[in-house]
Amino acid sequence: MSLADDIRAKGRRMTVQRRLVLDALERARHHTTAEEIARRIRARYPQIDPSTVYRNLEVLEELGYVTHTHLDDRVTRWFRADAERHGHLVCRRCGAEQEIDFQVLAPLARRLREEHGFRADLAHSAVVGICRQCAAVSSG
Amino acid sequence: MSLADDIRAKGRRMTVQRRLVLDALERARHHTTAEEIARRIRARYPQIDPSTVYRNLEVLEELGYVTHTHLDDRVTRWFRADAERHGHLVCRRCGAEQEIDFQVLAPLARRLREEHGFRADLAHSAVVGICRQCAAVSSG
DNA sequence: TTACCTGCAAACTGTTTGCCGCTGT
DNA sequence: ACAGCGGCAAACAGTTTGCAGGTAA
Repeated sequence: MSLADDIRAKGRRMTVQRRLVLDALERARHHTTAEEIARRIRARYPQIDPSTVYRNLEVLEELGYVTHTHLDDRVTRWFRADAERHGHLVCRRCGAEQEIDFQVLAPLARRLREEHGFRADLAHSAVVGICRQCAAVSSG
Repeated sequence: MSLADDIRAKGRRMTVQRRLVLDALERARHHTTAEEIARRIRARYPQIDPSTVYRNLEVLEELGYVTHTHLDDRVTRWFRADAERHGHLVCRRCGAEQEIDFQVLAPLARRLREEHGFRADLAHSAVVGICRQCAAVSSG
């Protein structure tokens, strides 16, 4: 069963716009913003409205294909739900993003679950801090 | 040396508005938003403009008295820099916020520092997931 | 045929900025 | 006296919504 069939089975349609949004998420290596997706799509297909991108991200999330999170700014970041789970380190100084193996986060997830009954989704939120380079600069 | 003196020593002034913002942060138990602070101040002193609150939060952060973070939405959260360090669990389903002891997060912070040279600020970002209650509901 | 979906324009929220007169030091 | 500061109004970025016509199934 293709993704398109899957979408149809859920009472939705596979439109050109929806496909383009999915493809854009596919191509984006890391978390992207709706505006970035819209920008890339519109570079080639300028007829497509940004609001369509927002609406598609919303239904794709509802259907379980994508999810979103917030890094250290006010912008919503989107990515495929089936992406390999990994954590994010974001430097609050230089803004650099770095991926880390999910295994590093697993012990915390386990503890939160055992001690607080909380199903943490550590792959979704970024860990904010100061990266090695910036730390080196500020400490001399 | 009082906080006012400290501020003056840094070439800034202690104005009524600045004091009100500091007091509002003092009274707020948890992280608050600039709008919430403005709302509370304006309930009693309606002359004070929201933009003044934003500007004050900015300089107070620059001076090191307050910091901000982002939970699971697009809104900036502010709190006193000297507040006791603690983590936040935010439920993406019901929105409930829960504080956790910083000790729970410490091992991860240590590992990120040792393995990635990254100075994580785990007290700043919230951990997103599903809380015990919501998990109970969805699993039957 | 009929929901679902789209483009367009306009609204909306949280935040920032320019201007200019005021005020703490 | 003179930088820092505040109030006001307007701009701004990111996002959402209402509408009316278009399109997948």
